[in-house]
Amino acid sequence: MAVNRSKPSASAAAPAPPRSATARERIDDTAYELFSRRGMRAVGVDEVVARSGVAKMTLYRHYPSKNHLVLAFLRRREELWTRGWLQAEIERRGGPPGERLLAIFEVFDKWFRRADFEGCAFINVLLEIDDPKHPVRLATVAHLATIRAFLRQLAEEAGVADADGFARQWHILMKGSIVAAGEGDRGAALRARGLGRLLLADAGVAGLGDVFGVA
Amino acid sequence: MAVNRSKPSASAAAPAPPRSATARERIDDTAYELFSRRGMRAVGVDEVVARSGVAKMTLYRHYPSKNHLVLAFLRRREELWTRGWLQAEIERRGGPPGERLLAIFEVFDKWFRRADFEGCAFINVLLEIDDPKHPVRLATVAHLATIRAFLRQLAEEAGVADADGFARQWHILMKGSIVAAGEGDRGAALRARGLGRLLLADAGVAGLGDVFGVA
DNA sequence: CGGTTGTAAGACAGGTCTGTCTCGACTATG
DNA sequence: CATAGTCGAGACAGACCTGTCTTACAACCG
Repeated sequence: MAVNRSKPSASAAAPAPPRSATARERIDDTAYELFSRRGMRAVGVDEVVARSGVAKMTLYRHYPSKNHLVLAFLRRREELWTRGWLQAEIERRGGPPGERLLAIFEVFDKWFRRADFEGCAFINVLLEIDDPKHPVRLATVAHLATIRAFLRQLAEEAGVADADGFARQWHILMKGSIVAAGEGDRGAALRARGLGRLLLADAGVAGLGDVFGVA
Repeated sequence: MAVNRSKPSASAAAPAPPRSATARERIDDTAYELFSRRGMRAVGVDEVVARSGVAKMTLYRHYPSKNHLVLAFLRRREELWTRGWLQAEIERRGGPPGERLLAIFEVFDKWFRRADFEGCAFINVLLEIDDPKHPVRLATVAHLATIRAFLRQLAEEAGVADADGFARQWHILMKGSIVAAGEGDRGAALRARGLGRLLLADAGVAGLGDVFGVA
């Protein structure tokens, strides 16, 4: 019995958020941790309640259903991961748009090599849901489109002719490398960067210091 | 209530396998259909039993647990999808190894445009399981490695220097395009093919008729 | 002081999950 | 015919799921 429960991290997991924060914050923090790592199907409301030290009714007063909680998690993931981490890290490094596009894979490289690499929550949740009209599935598609809009803007700044097609190709590299990293290939980011270099050169984006090597 | 059950295809789903086949065949066929499309968490043993018209005890006599059934499904997926479809389709087309590598994305293109596109079961199941030592997760990683071994062989035939690295990059294109297709981009295969062309050219693989265009 | 609000704790309902067990029917073989 | 093996149907146990409800306690405000 108990086939795949992927055990509620019985032993040493991430610590529960401090009791000092408000109930809402503890719920959100716990949901973020659990859903980021395990997706939505494998995490029950009871586990969120237990780990956050909150009463079940408190959770259900803030979120009328688990789906609402998941939707809020996805919004928070976009805020913290997409904007607060990926985009912030890229903009901080600056440089011409081509360099910033390549910097994505340098940021990914550090991410993939973290011991607690958790993968892309949008992809994880997307693939958990079959029904194409499910609101949570639609939300993951929208959040992935937000990432692609960022790529498209960089492509436009780089003067790429077909910025949308370019962004979709770049996004394929990102998603493919994330799955490869989840599969165990810790060097997937550098492989994707090599492909990105080729795409940039083909699109006529100049100013790429070929110093780094590793095509 | 009933949050994500992604409804047991109440109305018109694929028809159950014919009663004429043996119980074992009906179980395997049904498991293949259901797990391919919905992953393993969303499909219960009861649903496999009901759809295959088999007694529960019959299933549990052939497979001692659901995990064993899933492992058998993954083996079957490799047999039918990887070998019987992808590799067979590529070998049938023949041509030089570079052309055969590109043919993968032409086969994918038809796949992605099917109304009943179901995605890659290995990726779907892989991302459903967090525990890195879970036998089912290990099996998906192994089955993905089988695909990569096929790529590596083609790369070697094409005379690529770093065949393993090349295969890993090609696999990133495949996985990325599959996720993109699942997200809704039906043209993802052609975008990946464009990237593949660049990689082939960079690796010095000759004999690519540039007739097809669409870099 | 009394009343309102927010909350923790936990019981509970109704459903689903995996896995076990029983029973009756059917079939094959001697 | 008789015996053994296989199978469909379904009850069942124990666990987990989402979502509701009750009770008790603590803080704050008039």
